[in-house]
Amino acid sequence: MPQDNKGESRGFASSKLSVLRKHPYFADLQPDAFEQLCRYAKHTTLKRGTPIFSKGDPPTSLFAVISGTVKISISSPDGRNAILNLIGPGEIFGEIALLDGQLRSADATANTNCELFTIDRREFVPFVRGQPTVAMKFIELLCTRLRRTSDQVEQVILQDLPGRLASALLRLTERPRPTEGERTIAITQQEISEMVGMTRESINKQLRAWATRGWVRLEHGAIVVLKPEPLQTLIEAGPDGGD
Amino acid sequence: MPQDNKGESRGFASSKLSVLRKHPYFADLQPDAFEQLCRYAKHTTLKRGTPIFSKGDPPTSLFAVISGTVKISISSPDGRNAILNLIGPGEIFGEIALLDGQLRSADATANTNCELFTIDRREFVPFVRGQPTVAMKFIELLCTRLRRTSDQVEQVILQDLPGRLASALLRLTERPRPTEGERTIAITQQEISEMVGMTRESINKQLRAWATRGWVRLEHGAIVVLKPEPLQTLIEAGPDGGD
DNA sequence: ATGGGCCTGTGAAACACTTCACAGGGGATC
DNA sequence: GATCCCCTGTGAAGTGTTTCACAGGCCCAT
Repeated sequence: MPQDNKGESRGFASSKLSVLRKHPYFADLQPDAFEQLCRYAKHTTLKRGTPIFSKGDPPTSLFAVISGTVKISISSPDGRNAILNLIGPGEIFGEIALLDGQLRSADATANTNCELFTIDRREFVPFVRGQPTVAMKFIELLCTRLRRTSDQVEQVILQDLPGRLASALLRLTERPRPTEGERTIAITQQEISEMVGMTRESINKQLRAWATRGWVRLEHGAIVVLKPEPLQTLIEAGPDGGD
Repeated sequence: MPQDNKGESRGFASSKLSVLRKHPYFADLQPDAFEQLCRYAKHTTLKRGTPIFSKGDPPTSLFAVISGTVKISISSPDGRNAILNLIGPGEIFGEIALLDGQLRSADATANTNCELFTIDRREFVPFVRGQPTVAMKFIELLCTRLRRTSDQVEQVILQDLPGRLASALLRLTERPRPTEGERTIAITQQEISEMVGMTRESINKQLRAWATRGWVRLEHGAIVVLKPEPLQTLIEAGPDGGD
């Protein structure tokens, strides 16, 4: 796991930390607990494509994303692979293996150039054990994750391609973005296909069909959701809800 | 939510509680914490098919299964439904909505006649907050759940029907059973189909194919896994691993 | 600036799974 | 112990999605 620490961990970091402070996970965390967490944090920058950890690794750190996105994925022996989650600014990842002491259950890769904070296991685990309020915060975090993941199972089982694709698009527009009202998702069709578990070609044809209706606009490496409402109703209607 | 309390909550319950005590979740819990948990528990019996809670309900209790199984499922507007989990003796369920204070995100139903312990929200939440060791225990539980659910997403995305079915069967044989070495799963083909997200007919044909090879034996309302190994290798080979 | 690699776009053929339709059987309930 | 409902079993037709094959375009890196 590459550690690109530039020795600039202290002091200047406070500006970067505001990204975290704004996020729901940390917003109502007690100030002193947050301070202590920050003191443990090491700053790291990674180039696009850099592996962060792999399935089967013993966990060493907890990560928080400052800028860029991180891809959580797994790959099957026959070359196919599935994207389980995309982690954006203000979010944390890699906490499960730390909290339960098991091995990493998926791969993490820098999906774009990105800045991370890392917190070492030897400092993180005692910190959680010692601060009940922080432990409760992580329980909340895990519950949120569990609900999201269960939703994913639900959708993959119950919905057909249009439904799954619509769900994925709406889920991706929900994450906090720089400019308000913008519904541009920076993602390739290949990546979306690996998130919903269908082929790139099928995804492309469905997106194109929606583009002609003006529901979405397709750009190079990005998708702009113009009309979320019809997509939402399509999900609620379930399979056979009229293409 | 039916409360079938027979007023036999105290005293006699200790025999029933041993079912819980044996389970990994509680085995290494501190004796006094376990004692206190037991004092909160109310005994309940439910008939097969009885709804326990529904999606959207405000949570009132945590549940632990003494005997029988409970089905966690969700249903789509068009009548299809998906089984997310089957909870057996010694396991607990319904903790997420309690821990994060959100509404129930799925339905729970008594899948067979069953005995439950229920713990009221007003006693449970302060209990977790007050006992850091219990909070850590729940963090572990949530991590386990999260890994299992992520596995499910992975399998639904990466595997085809035979792979998914094999995964489901092996997962079901792993749960603790009364007699050691027994690999009989008490489940209907309809239920399995709702767990893996394929039709009953397709499931039946695949099971039948495996039955002729001697990998499984089909009974009325049950499946006996005779040879887990070929099923396991089938999963590892991925789609096109030779039917 | 100019390759070269990733990303998008598209059609035809193949196929896995669904849908539909129906028949027999087991076990619970009255 | 008769009845009814659910569970199992199975074939034929239909279809959504994959697979394969290829073309063009954008962007990054050298």
